[in-house]
Amino acid sequence: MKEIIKNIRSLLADRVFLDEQHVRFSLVGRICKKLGWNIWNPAEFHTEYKVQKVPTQILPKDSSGRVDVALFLSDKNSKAAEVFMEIKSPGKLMPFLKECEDQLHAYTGHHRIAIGILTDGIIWRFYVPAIGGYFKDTLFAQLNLEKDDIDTLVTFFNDILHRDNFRKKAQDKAEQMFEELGNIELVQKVKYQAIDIAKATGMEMHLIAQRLLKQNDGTEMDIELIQRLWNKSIPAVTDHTPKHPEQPSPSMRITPAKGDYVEAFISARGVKASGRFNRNTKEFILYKGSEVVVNHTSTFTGNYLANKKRMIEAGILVLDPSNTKYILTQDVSFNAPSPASHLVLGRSSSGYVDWKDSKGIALEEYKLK
DNA sequence: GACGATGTGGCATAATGCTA
DNA sequence: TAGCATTATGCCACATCGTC
Repeated sequence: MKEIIKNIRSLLADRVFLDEQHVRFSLVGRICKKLGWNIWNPAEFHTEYKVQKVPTQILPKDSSGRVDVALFLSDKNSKAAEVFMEIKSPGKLMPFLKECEDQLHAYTGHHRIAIGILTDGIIWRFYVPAIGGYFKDTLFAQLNLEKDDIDTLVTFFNDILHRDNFRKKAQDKAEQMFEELGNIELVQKVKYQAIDIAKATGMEMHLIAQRLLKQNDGTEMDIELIQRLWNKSIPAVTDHTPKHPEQPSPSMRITPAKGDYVEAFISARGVKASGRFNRNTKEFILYKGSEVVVNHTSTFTGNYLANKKRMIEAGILVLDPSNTKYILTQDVSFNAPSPASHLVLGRSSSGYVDWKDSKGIALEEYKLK
C-alpha cells in the first residue's frame, strides 16, 4: 500500500491524472484493489451505479442518477452497497464542495450505505450517513493523498476501506472517529478561552477547559482525553453560505445561550425538518424551510388537523413544486417538541424521541430533570 | 446459506397532565 | 371532573447482524 501511495504521489506531481476517468480507474480503482475489492467484478466494483435520489430543492425534478462507484460485497449476496464514491477531476472537489456534497447526499438518501466518499484523487472526504443529521455534518475524516503522512494514510485506508472490515468493523471505526471529531470540536471551542483564563489565573488550562465544557455544554470529559485532543484539528468544512433547506439560514436563528438550546432535526417519511428546543421553557421553534408530510395517518386528527389547515390557508405551509410535501414559510413556535413532530410527520409522535441533534442524540437526553 | 437475535421505524393506543 | 393536549409505551414489520 505504501508503494502504491508513493507512486500515485509521483504521478500526481507529474499531472498525469487529467480527468475523472483517470482518477476513477487508475487511482481510486488501484487503491480499492489493494484494499481487497475485486475491481474486475462489476457486481463488486460497480461503476455508474444507478440510484434513486432523494429530491432536494436544488435538484427538484431529478429523482435518479448514477453514483460514480458503488462497492458491494458480491460474495455475500448483499443488495445494499457498502460504499458510494463520487469522483471528480483533480482540483475539482473543494471549489465545488457544496454541490458535490449535495450530490452524494441525494444518492445516499434511499440507500443504507456504510461510508460515503468524495474525492478528486488528492482530497478524500469520508462521511458516515448512518449518524443522521445534516449530511455535511457526518464528515468524519479528510485525507490529503499528496501531503498527509503515508503511514497514517495506510492505517486509515486499511481501517475504513479494507474489504475485510465491511460492514461492521469499518462502520464502527468510522463512528468512533466521528465521535472523536465531535470531541475535538468541543475541545477546540473552549481551548482559547481556557488559555486566556489560565494566563490570568495561573490555573492549569486543561482543567479550565474541562470545567468550561461542563459549564457550557454539560459535557464531562477526562483530562487525559482533553490533553490528547488539545492540538488536534478538524477537517476543513464547507465554506459555502447555507442555502439548502436542510440548513436553516443564520438570519432565522437567535443566538442561543450556551447549553439552554438544542438544535434538533427530523428526517423521516420523506421529509426533513429542523428546529430549536429550549430546555428551560420546553418551547420548540420549527424553522422556516422545514418540510411537512402531505399525507397524514388516522391518528392525525382534531386540533392538529385544524391547525395544519389554518397554516395552509394562511400560507404558512405551502406545497413544494413536486406536490409531495409542504414547506414551512416562517418559523413557528410550539410549546413542546411533540406537537412539532406531530405536524412534520403527520402521525402521533413523541417529540423527545423523534427529534435528534446533529449527532443523532434524542432530545430525551437534553431534558432537564 | 439458514436461522434466530437484535435493532429500527412507523404506527396506534394508553397514560398522564393541564385547564376550565 | 370532564375533555383536550401531550407524552409514553407497546406492537408489528422489516432489515441487519452474528452464529452455526
